[in-house]
This record gives sequence, C-alpha cells and structure tokens, in this order.
Amino acid sequence: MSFRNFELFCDVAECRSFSKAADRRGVSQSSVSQAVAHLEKQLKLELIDRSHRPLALTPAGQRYFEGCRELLAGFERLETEVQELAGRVAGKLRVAAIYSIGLLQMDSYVHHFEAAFPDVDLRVDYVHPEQVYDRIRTDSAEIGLVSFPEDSAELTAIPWQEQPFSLIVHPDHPLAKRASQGYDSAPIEAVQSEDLVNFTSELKVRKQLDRWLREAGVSPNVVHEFDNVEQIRRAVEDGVGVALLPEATVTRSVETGTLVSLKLENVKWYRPLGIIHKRNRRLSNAADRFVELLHEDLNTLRGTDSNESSREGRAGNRDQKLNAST
Amino acid sequence: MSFRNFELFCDVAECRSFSKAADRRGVSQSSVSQAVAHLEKQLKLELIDRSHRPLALTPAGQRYFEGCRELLAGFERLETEVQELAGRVAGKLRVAAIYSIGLLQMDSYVHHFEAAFPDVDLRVDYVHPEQVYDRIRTDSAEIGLVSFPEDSAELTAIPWQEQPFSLIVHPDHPLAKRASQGYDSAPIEAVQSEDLVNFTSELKVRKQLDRWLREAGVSPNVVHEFDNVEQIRRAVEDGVGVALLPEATVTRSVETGTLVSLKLENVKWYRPLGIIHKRNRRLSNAADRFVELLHEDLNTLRGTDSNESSREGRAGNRDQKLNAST
DNA sequence: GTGGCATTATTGATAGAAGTAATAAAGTTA
DNA sequence: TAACTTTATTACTTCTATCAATAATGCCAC
Repeated sequence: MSFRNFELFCDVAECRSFSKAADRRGVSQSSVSQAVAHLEKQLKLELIDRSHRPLALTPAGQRYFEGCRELLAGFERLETEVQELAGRVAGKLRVAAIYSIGLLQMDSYVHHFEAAFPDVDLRVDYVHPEQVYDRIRTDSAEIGLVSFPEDSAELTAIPWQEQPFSLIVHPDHPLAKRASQGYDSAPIEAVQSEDLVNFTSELKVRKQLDRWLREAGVSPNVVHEFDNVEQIRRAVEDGVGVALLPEATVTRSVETGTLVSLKLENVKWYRPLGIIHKRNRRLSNAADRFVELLHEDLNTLRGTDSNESSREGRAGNRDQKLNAST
Repeated sequence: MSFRNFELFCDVAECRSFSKAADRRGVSQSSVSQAVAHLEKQLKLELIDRSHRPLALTPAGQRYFEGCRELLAGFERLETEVQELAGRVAGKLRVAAIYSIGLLQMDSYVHHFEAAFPDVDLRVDYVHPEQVYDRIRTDSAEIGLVSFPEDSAELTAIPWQEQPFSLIVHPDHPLAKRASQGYDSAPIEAVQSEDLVNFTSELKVRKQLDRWLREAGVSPNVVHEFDNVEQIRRAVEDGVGVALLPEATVTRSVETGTLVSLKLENVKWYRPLGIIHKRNRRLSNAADRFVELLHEDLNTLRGTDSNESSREGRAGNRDQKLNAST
C-alpha cells in the first residue's frame, strides 16, 4: 500500500469531495476514486458514505482519517528530523504574516531563502493579525510575523524591525508640493485638521497612533476607518484624505507616483514588527534559519550569490553522492 | 513511497543484513537492496553504513529506523482499531506459551480460532517460562500461557486449566504391568525409592512436587533433572527412570505406546495453567476471543462446524459487500 | 597481500499497480 | 423530469517493484 493512498484519502476527508481532492493533489478524479476504493477493499469496510452529498465519513472512516493524518504527520516530522540529524535544513516551514508586512520585501526574503535552502518547502500566508496568532496556536504555522507583537503564556516574540511612520498623501494634495520642492518631510503639525484615513479602533496600531497624536497635540479629522493597510492606501489614492502609514507598506505606490510619502519631522513614530512562535517548542532548523535571514540586511543579501548566502546553509552535506531524481 | 520499503528497511535494521531481511519477508535480496537504496535516494542520505560487516546503521538511519518502526506499529494499531469499530475481530495476535502446554491441544484451539477469525494473524510461540513473562512485559506478545501463574504489579493471570499429574513410566517398567492388567492407576507410594526424572529445582513445578512428596512421605531417588517436559519424556522413554508429569504433556507418547501413564491414587496433584496479560492494558478483541475460546471444551468445539463456532464470531459484518482480493 | 567465501549492488526483463481519458452511473437542484 | 454536478467504471498507458543472473565489495584465513 502506497503512502499516496493515505494522503489522498485524507484529502478527500478534508475536502469532503473526491474531485476537489484530485485537484488539490493535481491528479485525476479517477485516480482518487480508485485509491480510496482500494483502501476500502483492503480494510474491507466503507470509509466514506457516498449515499449523500456532500459525502460524509463513516465512523470507521472518521477514526481512520484522524489516525492517518496523525501518522502521516509523524512520518513528515521523522523525515525532517533525520534531515536535521544530517545537518540539513529541510521539511515544511509555514509562516503566517500580516498582509501589511511589506509584500515586496517579504518576497525578496522568500526568494533568498528558497535559493539557499531548496529542500525546505516554505510557504508564507498573508492573513489578518488575529489569524496569525491563531495559526501559531493551532500549529498550522510555525512562525508568525506581526506588528506590535505581544508575548503571552503560549507565544513569545522576537523583535524584528521598526518601520518609521510617514505621512502619505495624494500627489495632488497641497502637502505633496513640499516633495516636489525638494523636501521629503513634513512636521506632524501638518496633519492638524487634515482628513485622516485611519485604522479601525480595535487595532493596536490605531491605539498607538491615537496616543502619539494626543501627545503631539495634533487632532486630525478621521474620515474613514479600515482594518488593513491596503484599503487605507486605496482610499488615499482615491483622494479621500491623508494617512499615517509605515512607508514600507506603500513603497510600490510611492515609486509609481500614485502616492507621495513625507517623513515625519521631530517625532520618532515606529511600527515595531516581531516574529512570534510557540514558547515551548524548539524551532525547526528551517525556522531558525528563516529568522536569521530576516535579521540580515536585504541590500547585503541582494549583492551576494544566494547559494553562498546565509553562512554554511547547506553544511553537513558530506555524503551527498546520492542522487535524487525528484 | 510504498509501505513495503519502510518495512524492508526495518527488517534490514533488525537483521543487520540485507539477505536475512529478504529471507524473512520472502523476497529476493535484490529487492531489499533496491528498496533501501530507493529510500536513501529519497532522503538523500545514507541510512546504512555498508563499509563494514555486519552492516551498521548511520545515526540518521538509527533514528529513522526507530521512527519507522513506531509509525508502522501505529498504522497496524490503527487498522485493528477501525476493524474493531466495525465489529470485526482482526489484527495481529501474538501468544507466548510454555512448550509443555500440550502442543496437540493448543494446535486444535489455534485451528478453531483461525477458522472462526480468519482476519486475525495469530501466532503462538512456544518458549521457556521466563521468556513468556518477558514477552508480555515487552509487549512482544499480548497473552501468555504459563503453569503455576503468578500475578505481579504489571501482569495479571486468568486461571485456565488444572492438569492432573500422572506417573509416567517406561513400558518395560514393572509398574507398567498394572496397566496391562487393567489398572490405569497407581498409589503414589509406588514411587518410593524409584528412580525419578525430575524438573530442575528452580522451577515452580519442582518446588510444588517436592512439597507434595514430602507431605505424602514419599521420597523417590532423583536421578536426573531437566528444565522442560520434553527432556524428561525422552529420559523416561530411554528407561532412565519414572516421572511425574501432567498426562496431557505426553499424550502422544502414551498413544504410540512408548510410555505408560498411570493416574495417581489418593492424591489430587494438579498443574494449574493460567493466561497472563498486562494488567493495565485492555485486551484486543482478538485476544478476548482467544481467551474465550480457550475456556470452551475442545470436544464440544470439535463437534461443531468451526465457521459457526464461537458465538457471533463474525458479527457486525453488515457491510461486507466489499470484496477483498487477498 | 591473495584466494576463497559471504554479502551487497547492478542490470535487463517482466508483471502488476497506479495513473489517465472517456464514459456511465448516481445524486442534487430547478 | 431535465439539467447539472459529482463519483464510479472501463480500457489503455505508464511507471515501479520485483526477480534472476551477475558483478562488485568486504571479510577472513593463510
């Protein structure tokens, strides 16, 4: 019995559909149907109740599914473990990041990582902040990238970056003139009485901004609230108002000229970014290396050949006379 | 990757030999070699160090071996579990029995069991008493059959049979005359001053016999000691002396006339047999049924069609429209 | 070292399993 | 019931595990 059959069965159980499972694994629906049929024949019992749709698992199927999933995960962990014993960096690495982490920047890190550690199956998902914490808690991601990170009993945070806030305005906005006149900054007082597109009030970033603005004695006119950077960016591009955002999150728009970014004079307002992970779990080699990479300077990395980067990233491959076909 | 590869690798690791592993699984040595090579290619690392003989596992190989063994056992347990969910009796059942349990009798039970529960892979190993306890403790057998059973913290015993001791003599021995004269018994006093082939003194059975003989005021002349029934039987057949054995252990020799068995008059000397198993572990369905079967009367069983025997042995196979090829 | 022996690797052929495309059957929805 | 979606079946192809035979390698005695 091939491993594949168990995987396919698990996919079917998760998708509650043969055809969706087939798509997920990139095989024909026929193949999946036969694989499950084969399993059932071996066990001499029905795992899936096809008499209704969407299909349901029989009690035995349910138990078998849970068991298979666990055991398959066990095999995966075992493989990663022996790879690490051999000094390799391999296995799955799931990262959950808030979308506004700065897509371009992340992409660059990911590419560097993949080049340096081709045996790692790295995936970065961009999700809502709450979901990042959820994924870490449920072990569906090993490390998470968040802003205003907070430790908890379960999770711990490693400081990562501090992104300075800038004043983001539409190119036609009066303040944008300063930029065209050679200035790349503005005093925070310039926001006074401006229409401000802001974050929604449940977000940590909004609370911090409110505190800072109060301290600075500046009271802008909040015209819209969104729970993510993308929407705020769009609103400013549409001329609804100005925004206070980390420049790194709107680099692309600034470069293409659809937005203008002005540094804030006299204040040091930063968005701290952090790397969170489960407190009581040792990070895999892959996660360790990813965290290391995140702390390196992208410009430095860009200069080097990615295969050489990240120290002895592939050390320990003494016995690599073995040729892999995959 | 097929399951088979993992099994073969584990066999190689256990046997410390490719060819022995091949023999064990009944496949060619080539096949095993390729299977392991395939595994190593997938993992891109050496699992086995072939540069010396007997072969050794690399550190990674050792870890992988342990992991595979555990996970494969997990799959086996999972399968048994879902079969039991479906009301079936299936899976592996390992029984360890002392050799003298009465081979013929056991064989009959085994045949009945296999007929009633064809999905169970039953194996009975006959080993030394100490090993029976060991196997239970190390989980390499689920139930054990021993004489003079003793409970312990870890193990618990179910009483099974009480085999009456008989006086076993050579056909040419004076006492054998009694049998030819229609008597099938002898007083225990007949053993007085006889040459007795006995068990070694560390065995529980010997200690009990000594106690009984002392109580009866009978003092035979111990000429030989053996730690098992077989050797004692041979010694008596060779005319070395007489023996006190449960008749059930020498049935075959009595039937063929190489030994004569005389019941003991006036005394009730029995060898108690018990079924031992781990105290804190629920018995598998298969083990439960086997224990049940052991408590049924063999003569009753012999009369019935074995497919019908043992109550609803195959109950719960409602959904058996599925056809197995194996 | 050098044979002789035992063990493992390699190779080419083959049988069987797993995959696919096409199509039939079954379930769902209007 | 008809139209649609999903799953099963079938015939065919591709790929893979296995085998027998043989080469290569390691071990041991001399």
